[in-house]
Amino acid sequence: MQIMHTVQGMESPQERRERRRAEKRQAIRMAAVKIALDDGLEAATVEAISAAADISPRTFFNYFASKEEALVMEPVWRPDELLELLERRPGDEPVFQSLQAVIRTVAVRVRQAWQDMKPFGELRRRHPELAARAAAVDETKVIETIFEAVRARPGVTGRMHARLLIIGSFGALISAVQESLETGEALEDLLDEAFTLLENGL
Amino acid sequence: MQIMHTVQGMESPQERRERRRAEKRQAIRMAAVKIALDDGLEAATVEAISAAADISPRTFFNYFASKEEALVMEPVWRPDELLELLERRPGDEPVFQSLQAVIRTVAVRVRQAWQDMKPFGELRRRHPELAARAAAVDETKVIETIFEAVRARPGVTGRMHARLLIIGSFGALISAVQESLETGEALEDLLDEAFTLLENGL
DNA sequence: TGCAGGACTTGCAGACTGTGCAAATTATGC
DNA sequence: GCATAATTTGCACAGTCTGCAAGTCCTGCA
Repeated sequence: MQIMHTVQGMESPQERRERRRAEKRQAIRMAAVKIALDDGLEAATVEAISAAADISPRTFFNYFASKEEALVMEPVWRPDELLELLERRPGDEPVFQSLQAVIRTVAVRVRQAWQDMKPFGELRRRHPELAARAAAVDETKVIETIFEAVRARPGVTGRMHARLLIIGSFGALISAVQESLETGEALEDLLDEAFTLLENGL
Repeated sequence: MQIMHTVQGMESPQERRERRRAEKRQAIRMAAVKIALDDGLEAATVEAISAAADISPRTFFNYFASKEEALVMEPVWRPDELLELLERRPGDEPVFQSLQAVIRTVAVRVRQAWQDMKPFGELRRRHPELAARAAAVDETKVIETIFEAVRARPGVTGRMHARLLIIGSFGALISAVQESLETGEALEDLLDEAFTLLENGL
């Protein structure tokens, strides 16, 4: 598997097992994506992936609930994490700033995962249906999760305002990521630019 | 199948067959959703659906590419339709107005399909994973499709501006639909409200 | 060293989705 | 009615995914 781990101090048996599991998961992913990119999505059957990852087909499903899950990147954020990030902001901070701060945190993670994303990005480009199939995070789910927290912040004038703020914030992220991919400009700068546009009106 | 058709004049054999096909498709959908709502998603196998719709399992797949497709509503718009709607607007009209007009057209369709949506909405509520699985329209796909057309319109200051406008417009639609569902207010009024918020800044 | 217990892996059987192909059935135009 | 085209269907088969039970590996501890 060849994974370098920078052990820094103790590690409980529990942590150890979790780390091993995560590593193996990633190794299986890599095998899956490699096959799909080299020989086509058709060739990436569970049987082939398992063989490449040196596990039995049955074991594959101990690591992934579906084949597609192995062919897309691990999401860099989950709805409940966003809620947590948001709640950590000072309570009297205006919504707009809070959201901008939260999204910026996510953006940093995206940037850090940038390199790992490359093969997955290419695969996604060749097979857009994968994205839909394995849609990591449901937009509606996000809104639902952080809606109340957003609504409670200073500066929110109504329920629709809250929803638009959420969608707009993610729109800013998506736009900035896309633009950064195409032009190479710094992600964080583009993100600020996007938020400025949102704040001042489209 | 019991479908009332208001024949108004001639109908080419081609049209006739298409209509029949659409009707049958809808009938199969209804059977599928009824089973899923009555007996649970588990019970809605292709075999059961086919039996209820009085067709063979093989025929089911002549109408739907996947089982999930039968369990979600027919999308009320497609990306290329949006492009068409957009291109039909006067060329010197400011982006914002153009987009607002396009989205309003879509909103009208949504409102018209409102009644049919009810069972599907309930099913989606009970099984959110369906939405992700059968994600009718990929967000990225929409942006990609109408991006250039938006960018070419008067009032667009840059590529990110264009993307934000697109995402924001759909955000307005989503927010308005959601709000209308919850409060019962008129969809079109809410939509205008949302666009005003976008235009003046969040 | 060796063993008891837990965690992980695997094989197997089986339900289900989805597809190609060719035969059977049905509809349509003349 | 009949020739033809469209639709439906059966059949075989590849592939995904699950439950279950047996096998294997690892760990700590006597």
